Parts: sequence; structure tokens; C-alpha cells
Amino acid sequence: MDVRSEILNQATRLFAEQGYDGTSVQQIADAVGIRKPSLLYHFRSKDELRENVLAEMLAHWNAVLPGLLLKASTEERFDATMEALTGFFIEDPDRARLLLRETLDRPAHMQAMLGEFVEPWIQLLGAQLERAKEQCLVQADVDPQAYAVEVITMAVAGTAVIDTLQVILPAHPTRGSTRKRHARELIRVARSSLYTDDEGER
Amino acid sequence: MDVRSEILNQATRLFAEQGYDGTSVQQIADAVGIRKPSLLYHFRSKDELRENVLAEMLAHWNAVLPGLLLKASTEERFDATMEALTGFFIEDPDRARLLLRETLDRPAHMQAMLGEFVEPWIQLLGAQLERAKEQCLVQADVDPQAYAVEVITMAVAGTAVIDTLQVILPAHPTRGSTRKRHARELIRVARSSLYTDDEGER
DNA sequence: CAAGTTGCCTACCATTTGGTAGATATTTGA
DNA sequence: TCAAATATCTACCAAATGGTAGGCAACTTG
Repeated sequence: MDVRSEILNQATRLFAEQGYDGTSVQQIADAVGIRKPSLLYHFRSKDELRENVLAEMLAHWNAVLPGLLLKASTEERFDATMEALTGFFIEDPDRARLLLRETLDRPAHMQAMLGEFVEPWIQLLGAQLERAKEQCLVQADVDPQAYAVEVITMAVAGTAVIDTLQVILPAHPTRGSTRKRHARELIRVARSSLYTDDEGER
Repeated sequence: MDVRSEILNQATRLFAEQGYDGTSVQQIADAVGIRKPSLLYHFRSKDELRENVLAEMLAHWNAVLPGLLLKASTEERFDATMEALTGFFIEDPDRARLLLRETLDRPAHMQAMLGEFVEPWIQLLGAQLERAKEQCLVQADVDPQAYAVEVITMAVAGTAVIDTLQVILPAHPTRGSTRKRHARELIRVARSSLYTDDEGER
């Protein structure tokens, strides 16, 4: 099964870089070092390959997300959660690019996935934040769901395009690499636009 | 020249919806209601069409941006500027989708464009914010360039995918439509993560 | 050992792709 | 008015696309 996972690796890379329509089965086969029909022996169609690439990333995500969000709601450590969230994408920006491309290319499919996997967590977080608002721990004019969407957008889209943005956001002697600057500012913006005090932990 | 601009309209729409590689010349010609060679009479190749679509949007942008940013640096009205920035994309989300797709599909080309058109403004804004920091009007730990990148990312990417995210961010009786909620929260996050006081004007 | 299964191959195939040639009609301007 | 420019068409084309048919080794397993 080594070839199969190598196909998945190369397909993931190429789909993320060039998009689904911009990548041919031939190209993936070349990258793996096999002939096209050999690839189509492992995955019956290009579309089945796409689904498997996506499923693989979703599996990673589902293995990490619950613990991540439980940490957020029980231990209530904001910074650690944000760092894990951004870390998941920054560690491998192809994940972010893939997710973003899928959202643009197959909005209906992505809506279904969001409804199933993300929406319940957003509701949970929303309720959590509403309670925190009543205790005046969180700013009064926060729209919890909208806030979550903005932060996730920053994390996913920001990471997807971060290498391209290095022209605007070059490495800095004290502020670190482009990716570091992005990750740190993302967390700072998320924290400081949420809490009433300046601490970021409660 | 009516056909030419109708080709540009349809191409813009289809490129934004399906991407460059996901859209065939035939499909654009069908949408306009002409034969393929007629289209290729107006634009010598698919790539030339793409360049023109992009140039058209950039022209819009360049006509609006300077006034927008001057307003920000001279009148220093933060909210008005942010509303104009988000408004430009929300008014026609295809602009955001097109920009995002171009960034993903042709990073080198986008880098060149960013260096020419965006980078100088970011530097200007950066200097402005550094001065404001010294006056303690802006939070001390802000990374100005990184901040600008995060806000722009939220505006562009958020708008590009907003219709897909309505599952997570449905219309709300008091908070308004999905787009409204996105636009308002984006501005709130941007303001409250920047200034030291809660006003947002200085 | 024989029989099936697995994995990869060569050789195809129909369709679609971006693009060209060149005829034909319509508009324009000297 | 008549020639040139403009605009659209039909009829192609070579290349690439996703996918199939079927052969051929190398393993596994009764």
C-alpha cells in the first residue's frame, strides 16, 4: 500500500498548488513515477482520488479538533487553543490551500461538510461566549458566530497565501519570519478583539 | 464594443465561480451567445482574456484605493475607511473570489502585483501606526504590516466565501443578513484589536 | 503445484481543449 | 460608390484529457 499513499501525497501537493482542474491525472502519475492506468487502478477515477485526498485531511482534522475545542471550553486556555488551530495549518499550508480551494470550487459540498463537522462546534462556542458576555469577560458587542468565522477565515486563508504575501510581510530581525509574524498577529488580533481585560485568559 | 465588454463580464463571472482552469472558452462563448472563434477574435487567447479580466478589476481598484487610503491617513476616519474597503468587495464578491483565485493559481504574478500596487501603501500605513503607537493611541504589541495583512485577508477571503458560510453564519433577526454580520464583525475585530481606547477614532 | 489475486504495464478510445483558416457578411470612410 | 476594415461564422486541427481493454509477471493460498 506504499504506492497508494504516495499517490495521495503527490495528489494532495498538486491539488493544493494548482487546483483540481489545473492538475491532470498524467501529472500526478509522473510525480509518483508510474503510468496513468496504474494510478487509475488504485483510484477508479480522478474524482474518487479527490475525495480520498480530502477525506485524509479531514481525518487528521477530526482527530485533532475535538481535543482542541474541549481544551478551549473546559481549560479555557485561549492562547494554547489558538496556537494549536493556527499550528495545524501553518505546519502544512497545503491543508489550508486545499480547504480554501474546495470552498471556492465546490461550495455546495463544502456547505454540507461545514454543517456536519463545524457548525455544532461553532454553536457550542457561541453559547460559551454569550455566557462570558453576561459575566463581562468578553466584549459586549461581539457577534460570537461571526467572530468565529472571521478568526477561522484568517487562519485558513491567511496561511494558504502566506508565502505569496512575504513581499508585503518580509522576515523581520526582531519580529521573526513571515509565517511567525502572521501566526503571532493572528492570535493577538483574535485575543484583543474578544476579551474585555488585556490578559486573554480567564 | 458591446460584445467585448459582455465577454469580459461573463468571463469574470465564470472565472470567479469555477476558476480559470475550470472554465473553457466554449463555455464563455455560450454564455455570451456567440461562437468560440468570435470570442477569440476579440481576445487572441484564453490567457489574454484572463489578463484583461484582471486588469479591469485592478482599474476599478486603483481608481478607488488612493482616495480611500488618503482618507485613512489624513482624515483618519477608521470606520469609514474600513467600510469602504469591505464595501468594495461585498458589493461584488466576484472581485474577492477572482483575487483569491489569482493568488492561489499564480502566486508569482500576484507577488509582482502586490509589490507594485499594495506594498507602498502598507509601508505608509505601517509608519503611520508606528507613530500612533508612540503616542499610545494604538496598542503597543501591534505588528503594523502583519495587522494590515490580517485585515485584508479577512476582507478578501471572508467575502469570497461568505455565501458558502451562511450555514455557520445564518441571517439573524437583530444582527441582520449573513453578509451584514460578516462586514460588521470584521470592522469590529479590526478596530478593537488596534486602538487602545474603545472609540476607534482619534 | 495450480488457481486466483494483485499490481503495473502497453495500446487504445472518445471527447474536449485552445486555437487556426478562410469564407462571408456588415459597416465605414474617402 | 467602392474598397477597406470590422465582425462573425463554418469547418477544421493537433494535443491533451479522463478512462478502458486486456496482457503479463509476481505473489499468495487452497
